[in-house]
Amino acid sequence: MAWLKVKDALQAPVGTELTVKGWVRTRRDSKADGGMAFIALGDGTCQDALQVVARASLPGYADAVAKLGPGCAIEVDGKLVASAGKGQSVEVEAAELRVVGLVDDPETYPITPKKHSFEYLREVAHLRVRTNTFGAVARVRHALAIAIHRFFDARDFYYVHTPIITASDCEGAGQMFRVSTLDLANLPRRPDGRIDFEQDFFGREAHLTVSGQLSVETYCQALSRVYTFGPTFRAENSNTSRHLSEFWMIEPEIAFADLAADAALAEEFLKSLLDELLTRRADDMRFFDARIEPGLLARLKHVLEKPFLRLDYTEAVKILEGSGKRFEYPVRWGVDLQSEHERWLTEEHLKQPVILMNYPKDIKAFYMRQNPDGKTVAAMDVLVPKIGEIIGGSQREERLEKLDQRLDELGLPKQEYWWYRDLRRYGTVPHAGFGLGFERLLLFVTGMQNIRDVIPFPRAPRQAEF
RNA sequence: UCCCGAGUAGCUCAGCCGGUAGAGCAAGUGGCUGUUAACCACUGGGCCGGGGGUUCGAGUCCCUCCUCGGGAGCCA
Repeated sequence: MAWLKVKDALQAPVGTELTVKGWVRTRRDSKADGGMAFIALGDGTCQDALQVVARASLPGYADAVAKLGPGCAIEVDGKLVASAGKGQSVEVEAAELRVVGLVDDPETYPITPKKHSFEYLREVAHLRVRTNTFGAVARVRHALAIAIHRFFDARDFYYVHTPIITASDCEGAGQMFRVSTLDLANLPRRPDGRIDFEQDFFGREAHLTVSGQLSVETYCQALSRVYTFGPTFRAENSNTSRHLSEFWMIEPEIAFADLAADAALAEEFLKSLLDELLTRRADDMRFFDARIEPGLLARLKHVLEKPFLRLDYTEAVKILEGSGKRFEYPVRWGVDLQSEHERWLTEEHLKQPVILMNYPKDIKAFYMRQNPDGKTVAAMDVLVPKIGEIIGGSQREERLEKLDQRLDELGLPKQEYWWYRDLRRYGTVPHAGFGLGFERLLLFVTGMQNIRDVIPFPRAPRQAEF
């Protein structure tokens, strides 16, 4: 008898003899026809459960089936039949049911058929994937990750594994986690009293990466189109529904490209992912639309169909200043836009995704390419309704003298950037790229509210239990 | 880190002007039923976040710490 996954069993023709294996979601009993149990069985392969009908005449019914409750693992041999009840078209008429793993103490099993708050489920992160919502998140997360690789592969991008541990302290994107094997209780000191990192594992200070961008630029300058997709670490003490200490980031980098090409890539990228997701995980996306964010599918289709607007930062500031809207933080040229500004632009004013471009150089990173006006750099942010900024990118400064000028202005040590600067000395080309936080993308496509609920085991300040 | 808010049964919460705890759901048992979020009955289940204080007496008032949530900043 063939073992079918639940997703395949639900599609199989009536009459198919099959075996199914999975976990009980619920069990309901009926005394009709001598007694039977209806078991909703799930194996994680799709959103829907498969109904198993176990009749009282089954061998061992009283001491096996009658004890089944949420979470129990079973195997069932039987036949797929048209359902005699409402609510499902097919069901499995069990010929044999084997209990694989019981729930020892149903009273304390944390996952019950009632609704649980996401806050509570975070405390049982090892079990929460058994719920509808977290099963759907897991499948969508996977589908999106695969879609990302598929998108880049189809366009001749190479997937580059940039290092997790970095000994350069020059990535400059926030607080870093230290990597060290030194004995904290007995730190080696130099004569001046400072810690002697020469005795540390790498012979110098080392940290977890905050971005793969600088590394991936090196590969871009030989392979033309590359991307990273890996874990990223920030030791910021930020406690919000949009931040994690450990998250996954996608960073493509393209050679012989300017900011316009970068923006075009970002738009094509987002739309391609949405399109694939809505097709391949239609079941889970319907679930999110029905149970998590009503209107989600309409929102995503809108993003999919509308061309993204392009707007200069300078223009955006003029619109904001003339909006008559009272913002908590006033807007003027030269300041970074707050999330309230971004949200107003994309949600209320334009009501569609927009790519803001050419920001003041003083509020952007040193590596961004300086524009001829001397005031702005070729940076871009993609803003979408509900989320605000989802992608940030730029054309990189490929001219050594311009890069050095910025390093000097910002007081950054040129020698620390020696290999990054080398790229500008040996066959430099215009290039650009962007960064996308994977979990932010998941918030955007699922309608989930808290970023800790779209990663299996969230890491945040004081949170690393699982 | 800052500003709010919250910690009471497995979960979600109520608990007034201080007088040593209650509901719904879940769970267990029984009943009813081709059942499918809330059918009926019964049963078990509580260091009221930790510590300190005021009081004859604290879930309730005060102080403090911890944890969680929302918002802000930082950002992805």
